[in-house]
Amino acid sequence: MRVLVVEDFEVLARSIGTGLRREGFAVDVVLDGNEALGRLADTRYDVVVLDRDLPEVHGDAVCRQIVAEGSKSRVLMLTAAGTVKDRVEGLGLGADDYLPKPFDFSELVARIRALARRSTPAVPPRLEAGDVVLDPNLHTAVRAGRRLELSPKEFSVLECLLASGDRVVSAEELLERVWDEAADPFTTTVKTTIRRLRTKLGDPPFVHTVREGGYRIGEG
Amino acid sequence: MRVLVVEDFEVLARSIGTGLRREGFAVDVVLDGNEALGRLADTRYDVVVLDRDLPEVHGDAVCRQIVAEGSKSRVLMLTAAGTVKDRVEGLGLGADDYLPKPFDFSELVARIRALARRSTPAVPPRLEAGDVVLDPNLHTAVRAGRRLELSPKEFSVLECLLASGDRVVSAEELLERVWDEAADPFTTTVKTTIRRLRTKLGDPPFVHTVREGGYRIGEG
DNA sequence: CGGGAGCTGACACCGGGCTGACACCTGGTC
DNA sequence: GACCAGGTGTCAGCCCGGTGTCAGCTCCCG
Repeated sequence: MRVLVVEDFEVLARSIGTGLRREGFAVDVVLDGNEALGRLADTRYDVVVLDRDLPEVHGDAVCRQIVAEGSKSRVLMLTAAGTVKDRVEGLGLGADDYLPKPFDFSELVARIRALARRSTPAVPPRLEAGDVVLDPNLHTAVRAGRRLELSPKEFSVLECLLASGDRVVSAEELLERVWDEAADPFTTTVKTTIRRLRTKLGDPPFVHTVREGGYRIGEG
Repeated sequence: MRVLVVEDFEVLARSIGTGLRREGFAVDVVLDGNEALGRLADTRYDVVVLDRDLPEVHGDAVCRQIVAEGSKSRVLMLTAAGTVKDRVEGLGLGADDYLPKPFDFSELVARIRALARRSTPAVPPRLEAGDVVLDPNLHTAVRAGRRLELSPKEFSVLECLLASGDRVVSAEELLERVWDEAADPFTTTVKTTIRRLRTKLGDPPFVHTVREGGYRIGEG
């Protein structure tokens, strides 16, 4: 769970940072909007805690940028203004939530958790389907009691398929969710990875192809 | 954008309902928790606006139920209590957001939009007619419990027919909607595809011909 | 710093099923 | 029974997805 804290008041910024780390988040802290944009460009955060009043690049601008990029990050905007008008404005910019200052630290944590839950829709501690069990925490995958030695990409693909239940997942979607960077649309890597995954999963076939559609898991 | 409003105070419930409809949402209103659970069981909502203080089944219980079912619906909890403790509790239950009463209507709308923006786009969950059920997500088609193995074109044609209800769909329209590109007007491919689809659908006949008109589905 | 092992992704090739054209048949209507 | 819209049988081409392989990369270990 990666969190980026953008807050120019240094004492507050550090305090939020250490507090969130104590709660088990992976936290980066930056002090202005430019730095924030730099970090966002090369790291994928689940939640961005964003002060609205920032020097140089305003919080609103950072927020718009995040939304414009179609980033998966959720934005929790910190705002000094408590009037309804300001609150609505913040949400209108694309923030997912706001928190008026001064705020209670426990509420900040609760809200980050609530946002994060949406970001990765309820990843349960274990994913399973049929005789396949996958534990994202332990990073283990098991089929019919037999432990599978999967490479990182293979593991992520399987995780993504399991998390989608029996829905059909297109190659483009896998590319976006597992390979995250803007990938070459003509890449054949999904095909190759699926193939290797199938080999390791063995019989009976577990990953099925939907022509023109994508992949779907299940015994059927 | 489907929204379910759960609020026992009838005047408020109706007022929220009409207000949201004016904003372009498809709104259903129910007055207690039991009704809410009933609706949730057979309809897929993008957002549930949920009063916390409900008679019979408490809002917290409804919320827990929604989360437990792994539903894709986002929950916006309305709560009379404004203390930090209550707010945190609500989020802890799995609500995605809360709004303390009394609230400004424009803020309710802004929050619903914020919740809905990144919620999974509402794809028609299932199409069905007679004993035929088709699920675009799972990419499955079933007749009388028997799974049909359809090719992409066959699937699209059936999808198009089901989506049109019992209306007659002309060959030209199918050509346009399934084969999208400006196709050769003298092509016989629709005919051929309909034929193969009929074969797979089996008896009794499900796709009927309207002479000089097109095709229509139904048991009749 | 050098080497090896495993992961990754590109490329070439293969096979099967989907597709759509054509020729012919059927059945309803006048 | 003649006409013709629509159904059927069949076949060739092709496109999609699977497979084999190789080279580059990274990471680890000595």
